[in-house]
Amino acid sequence: MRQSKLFTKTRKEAPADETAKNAELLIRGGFIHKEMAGVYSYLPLGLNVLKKIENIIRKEMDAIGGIEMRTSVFQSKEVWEKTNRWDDAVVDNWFKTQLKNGGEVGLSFTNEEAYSNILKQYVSSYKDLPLYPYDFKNIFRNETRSKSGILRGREFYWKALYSFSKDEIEHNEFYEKSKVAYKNIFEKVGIGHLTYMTFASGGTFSKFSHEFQTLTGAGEDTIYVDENKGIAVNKEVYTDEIIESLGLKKDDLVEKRAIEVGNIFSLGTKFSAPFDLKYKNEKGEEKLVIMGCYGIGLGRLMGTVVETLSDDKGIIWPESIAPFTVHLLLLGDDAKVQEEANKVYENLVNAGVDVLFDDRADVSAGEKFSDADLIGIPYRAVVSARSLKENGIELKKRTEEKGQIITENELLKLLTK
RNA sequence: CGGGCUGUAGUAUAUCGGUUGUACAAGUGCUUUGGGAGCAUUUAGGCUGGGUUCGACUCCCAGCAGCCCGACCA
Repeated sequence: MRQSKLFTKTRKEAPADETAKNAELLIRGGFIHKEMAGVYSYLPLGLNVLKKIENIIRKEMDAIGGIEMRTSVFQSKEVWEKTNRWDDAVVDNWFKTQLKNGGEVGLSFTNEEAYSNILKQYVSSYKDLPLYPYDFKNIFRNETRSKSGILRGREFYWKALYSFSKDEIEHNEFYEKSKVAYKNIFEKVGIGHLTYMTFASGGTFSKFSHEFQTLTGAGEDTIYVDENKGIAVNKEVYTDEIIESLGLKKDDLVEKRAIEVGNIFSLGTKFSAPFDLKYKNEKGEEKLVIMGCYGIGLGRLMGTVVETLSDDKGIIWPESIAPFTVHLLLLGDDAKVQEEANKVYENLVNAGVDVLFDDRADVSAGEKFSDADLIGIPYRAVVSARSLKENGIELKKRTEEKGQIITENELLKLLTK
């Protein structure tokens, strides 16, 4: 894409009403626009990142048997009354609104009820199970205090998968697979080295749930990390008894701040029971379906990457989720240089490379460099009178101080690998 | 929900109970072009409502909005 056609602009100064690093950098770079507290719109650059994260997650979910669908944002009162979660006294962060005919609807704040209700219609035999439907959607929570930029919003984009299994054994098998898939996801988006599978409170039907916690001072949780084993324990279940039962030693555990970027949870029959979600086994006996849920907040994940992988100049996107793979900079208004830069751009586009071309006229070299650092695309390729004189393109990684001259062919080869 | 702080151009800020100053952005012209250029010129501002006062952007009250701390948070 040509930067001259991109309506977003970078800002030199951080907005006065944001102190969170993720929001400051994402707003300065033109990735997001703040609508109100805890509510952000995703601008073209931000949407690119979100889509790449989405595709990474989609691939992993599909690989373990996930089936993508899309549940409605509107939630019916009758459905939620089955689990006694419609009442504001039980769930106080509902967004609800009135229908013209006097009825009431809620905006989805989680998906267990919706899925259980839908599958009630389709699951009746052991032959129908297991099932792993999931969706990406916007979730609405009327937070009393949204905070930390896109880390805790009133509206957020998430992936939620629900597992519907015949029995505990089948459930546990999938649960273990999901752990691996989650590990892969955080690895792929570039924060694997900072992310720990964390034992957390499990609720009614299981001893633990598993959170995926990424170390950052911007986090809301306190966890105790065993770095050698690569696992952690959330403060909420940090007792001598539990540490021992997990085979951990208190001396090996280090207290850290972290943000929960994902969690997986065994639900047992907590939802299948009230919905009477049953199937008939081979013997004709009726059994309740065993459920689990598996969530990831994509916006939060994006914000966490910014919090953990940026420097004082701007964001440093991992290649896997960067808004573009390469930032091509045209410096100067010499006709020959312009012609060359445009040619390189066309060739990159034709080769299928995701390229942002800074073709803006009347913008100084310094400003283009600063913008490139702020936006944080992994590779920066400069075409200028200087690079032309050396018969090449100057390529520099965002993480490097100095670049080097390479030929156009070498550039194409590198970026289409 | 409890507590604290803050609302001045598109953005970031300054001063002041008596005509709101600057920088960036934006428009125009010329120059400049490897780390957020220069000169000239133009455009643009006191959250809302009430009170005190001769006079309020400034002081007081209320509302609204934003941020932070805490509580809450499958």
